[in-house]
Amino acid sequence: MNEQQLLLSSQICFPIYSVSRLITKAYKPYLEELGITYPQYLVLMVLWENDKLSVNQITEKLLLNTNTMSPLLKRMEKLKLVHRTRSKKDERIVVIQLSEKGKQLRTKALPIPEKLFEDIVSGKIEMNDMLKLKETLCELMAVLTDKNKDSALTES
Amino acid sequence: MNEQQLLLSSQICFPIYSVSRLITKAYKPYLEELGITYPQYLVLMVLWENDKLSVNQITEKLLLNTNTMSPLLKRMEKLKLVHRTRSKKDERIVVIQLSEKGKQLRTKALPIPEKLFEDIVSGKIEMNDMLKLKETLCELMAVLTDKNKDSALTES
DNA sequence: TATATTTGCATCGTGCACGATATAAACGTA
DNA sequence: TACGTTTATATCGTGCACGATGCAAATATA
Repeated sequence: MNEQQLLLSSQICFPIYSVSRLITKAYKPYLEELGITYPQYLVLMVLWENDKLSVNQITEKLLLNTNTMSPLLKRMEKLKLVHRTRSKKDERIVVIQLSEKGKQLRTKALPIPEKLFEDIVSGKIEMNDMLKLKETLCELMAVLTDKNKDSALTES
Repeated sequence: MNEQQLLLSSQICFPIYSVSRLITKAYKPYLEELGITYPQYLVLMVLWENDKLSVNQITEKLLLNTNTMSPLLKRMEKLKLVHRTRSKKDERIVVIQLSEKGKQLRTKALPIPEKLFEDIVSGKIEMNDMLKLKETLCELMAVLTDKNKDSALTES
């Protein structure tokens, strides 16, 4: 067993963990202007793309569980960003719908991706490297979500 | 302003956020055997590399703040992983030192990086892509930490 | 030496994440 | 139709993260 592998500097996982937190922090000033957090921004992006989704449909798109999503959506309801209503066809399903305020936030959010891209890349990092980064991360995402399904199957 | 940029699929930030969480989840079964969490594992890795560090020195290596680190270290003390003692030279400084249990966990942790690498990559992802991923992430980490310093300076 | 400032750490409050568990509606089956 | 199972969501407990704030020790400055 290679002893060097236990060095912090050898591990891929620490940079991912750190960069994830640093990027959330980079978003913060822009999202604070809208009065929302990063996970709330993710939910809004999903709804801006496709309104009236069930809790489950949102969790699937964001790879989160209901025990994270339920309280998150309740906070968003309290902030008047979304409406939560039980489906009449199936009383188990809670339908999440954008409020007027939630819809209008979209316009304010439009410039954020570009601003953030400028903040992060800012000439020091090649565009190609960022595209390659995203590509590999998405491959990893696919592998890791499949892994989760596998272990869920073998456990049952 | 490009409307497409607000699509979840267009953003680099969501894959980083998701992969970070998925990787922490991939670590979980191995770390549970040691009775520790991922952030606790990071602290241990720092200490295995260099024991007897101040709280501040650990936070700098992990890019975390004391308000995250203090409770984390207290939990690790409760788990008998580390000792926390005030420095006699400078009473403000709390020195963190591995306990015997903390030192011995290192042996058990040695195979983890390799196992995780097998779990994650598992033939589907090129080794070169992983190296490139890490390289770009470390560049991003450097840019984003510099950004943090900049904003700290301009605020004061 | 007295006072102001800085430094190192801790505490508080809030919002995620997530495993474990609960609950009610819908469904399947004898 | 009764009853076991599945499905969709929610609740609980614990552990991060992190901004804001507090506090005591060390240091700088008048």
